[in-house]
Amino acid sequence: MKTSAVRNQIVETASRLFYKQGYNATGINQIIEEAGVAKASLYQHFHSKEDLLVEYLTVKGAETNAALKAEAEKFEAPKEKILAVFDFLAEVSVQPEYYGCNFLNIVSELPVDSDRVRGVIRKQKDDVRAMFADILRPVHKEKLADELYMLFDGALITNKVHGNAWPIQTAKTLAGKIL
Amino acid sequence: MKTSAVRNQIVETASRLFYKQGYNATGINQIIEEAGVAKASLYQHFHSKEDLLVEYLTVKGAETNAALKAEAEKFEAPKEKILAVFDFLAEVSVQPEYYGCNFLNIVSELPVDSDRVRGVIRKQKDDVRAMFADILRPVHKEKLADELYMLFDGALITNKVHGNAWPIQTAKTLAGKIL
Amino acid sequence: MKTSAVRNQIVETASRLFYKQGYNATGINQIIEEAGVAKASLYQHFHSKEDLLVEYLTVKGAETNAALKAEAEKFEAPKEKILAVFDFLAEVSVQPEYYGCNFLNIVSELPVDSDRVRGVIRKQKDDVRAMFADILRPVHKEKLADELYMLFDGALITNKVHGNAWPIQTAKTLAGKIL
Amino acid sequence: MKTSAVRNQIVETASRLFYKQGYNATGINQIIEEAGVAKASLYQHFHSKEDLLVEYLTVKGAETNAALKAEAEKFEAPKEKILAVFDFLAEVSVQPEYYGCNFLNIVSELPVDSDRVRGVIRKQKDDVRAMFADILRPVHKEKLADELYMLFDGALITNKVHGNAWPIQTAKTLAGKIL
DNA sequence: AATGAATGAGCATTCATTCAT
DNA sequence: AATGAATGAATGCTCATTCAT
Repeated sequence: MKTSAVRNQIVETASRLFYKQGYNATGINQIIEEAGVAKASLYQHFHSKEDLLVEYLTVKGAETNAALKAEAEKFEAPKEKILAVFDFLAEVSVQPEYYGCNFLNIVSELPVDSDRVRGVIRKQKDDVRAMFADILRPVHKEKLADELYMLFDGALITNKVHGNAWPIQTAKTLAGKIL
Repeated sequence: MKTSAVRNQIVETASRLFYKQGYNATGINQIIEEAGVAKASLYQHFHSKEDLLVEYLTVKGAETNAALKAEAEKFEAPKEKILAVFDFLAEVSVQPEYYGCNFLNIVSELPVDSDRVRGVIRKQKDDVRAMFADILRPVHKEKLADELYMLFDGALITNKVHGNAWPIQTAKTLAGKIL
Repeated sequence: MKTSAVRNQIVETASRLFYKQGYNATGINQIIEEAGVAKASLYQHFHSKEDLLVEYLTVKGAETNAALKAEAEKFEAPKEKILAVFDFLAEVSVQPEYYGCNFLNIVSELPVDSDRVRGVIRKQKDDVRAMFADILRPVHKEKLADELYMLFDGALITNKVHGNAWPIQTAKTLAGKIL
Repeated sequence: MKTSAVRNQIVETASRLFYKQGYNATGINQIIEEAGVAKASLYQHFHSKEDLLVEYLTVKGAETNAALKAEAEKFEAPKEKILAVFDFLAEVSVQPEYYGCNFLNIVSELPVDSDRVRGVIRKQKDDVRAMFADILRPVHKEKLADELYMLFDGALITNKVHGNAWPIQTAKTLAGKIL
């Protein structure tokens, strides 16, 4: 069995803190305190802090993929599907508990040799890229997927830097141009 | 006089380590050890680790602005100037000691309330944006500056995530399209 | 369970050092070294050095109250009880490991805003004052409690300043006069 | 020449801080910063922090002796002179910048082997004791000097502990009784 | 006489991890 | 499955003092 009340508490708390504060800035002590579990309980479920990070990223990756696809599926035409993704970004980014992209936030904190974690992040981003390609394949424009995905991440990081919504609109505009 | 051998050693070493390992993952102890100076000497020149970070970002910001402008000035036509900037990115990003954008690397490590450091980063990015606008003004296309700057940062972060040169080429292609 | 071998070692060692050397002059490093425990073990039991100080003062306060009362109870007459307290002071103050009053020693080291620690000290002193009043109540002389308590502390501090037993005898004499 | 503008600044600042914050809690850095002098200038005038403490205590000792004598000399009768000293204490102790007795505050911070500094403090206290004896000699009551001095210090330390004026009144009352 | 720069040793506190129960 | 206790190593920062100019 992979789930338990304690394990869930740990993952939820760690996810919240890793997202809000960053990975390195979040200590094991804060996690167990806010989760209300014992330190040894955490290490029973996760061999290391990095394992907990991987769990966080994996779970959020699946959630994010599902959310993006759900938005796209609200429309029929490929172009509209794509633009809906950017609209979704715009919507999410103004929510009070939004602190940027879960995955881009972590990537700069990783040690150079952290292939395992970087792999999880890369996979989520490749899923986005693949989603764009899948959407565009029916109209034989799948070659635009890379450009759109780069606009997607550009919008996210620029929004993070400036704390402002304009980059997402700019990305959407640009996406509209090339489609 | 603002310079001294010790101060220079500190800034150089801290810059190298902050860039390669990240800010939080780099300790004061490592900096002083590799710089070969006493701990109190570091704190004579910088009141806190954050001050050292600000110095690093400020210096790199000026250097980066100068380098980008130097590349652009090799050409006459605005479009060529812009594309030269992306070519420069492509060139730099394959160098062995390249670990991504100095500024985007740091931005995700910052506590939410770190306005001072975030301000330095934002300024450097605004300088890039302004540079694009300055280049395009003669041909009355300065409204494209935001889109180009977003492509610029999108290229940098996507390159970081995937450890691959394709995003920079993709960004350049897209830049060419809209110019 | 509130006790453990490690915790006891920490409290005993810290108490000895705080008493002999003072609070500010005693470092955490010396405490853990002489106690033979790891630094993190200390912080498992006490959130801060100040918490350890509070523990020391609280324990010593209880011990001191008990000792003083035990001395007083050796006699029947209120006057004899009171004088017995001063005799006890005289006895204790010539012991080789006597370095003055645990509580008065600390009070001058406290930052002006240290209400918590100062409260512990004040409480112990109020206990002494109350003890004097309790002793004197049967003979309706409880109004002398304040004067006697002030003599008590005067004896302690003057003994500390001069490293000599005379102040305690002088205080006892004066106490005898007013009773 | 023993005086200079810089030296005066140092002594004044150190005195203020040693008094308000205590000796150990006051760092050299804070002194030179608030005094507006260079660190090496401080060490030119005082070989060590302890030397600065001795200077502070010596100067304050002389000032205190003079002030107490000035109060006593306002009256003719020995008893009135003595009571005037306690009235002076009461007056001083309610001033906003009063933090207790300069000398008793320091005595508990001293390492056990600090004979030099302890000697300065002891001298000042002996001066008070001698003053009481001098006042009482004309009426052949100089044997009360020790008791009065002990009341004097008892009033000061008890006032410090409780942050309240009552101990000084109590001491004065007691002094009146025995005179 | 005065100073800015430099230092080794120490400060209180927190890190991620392990172990015995 | 869950825990409280324990740890070695590292954190960012400050200490009083000295040196070269």
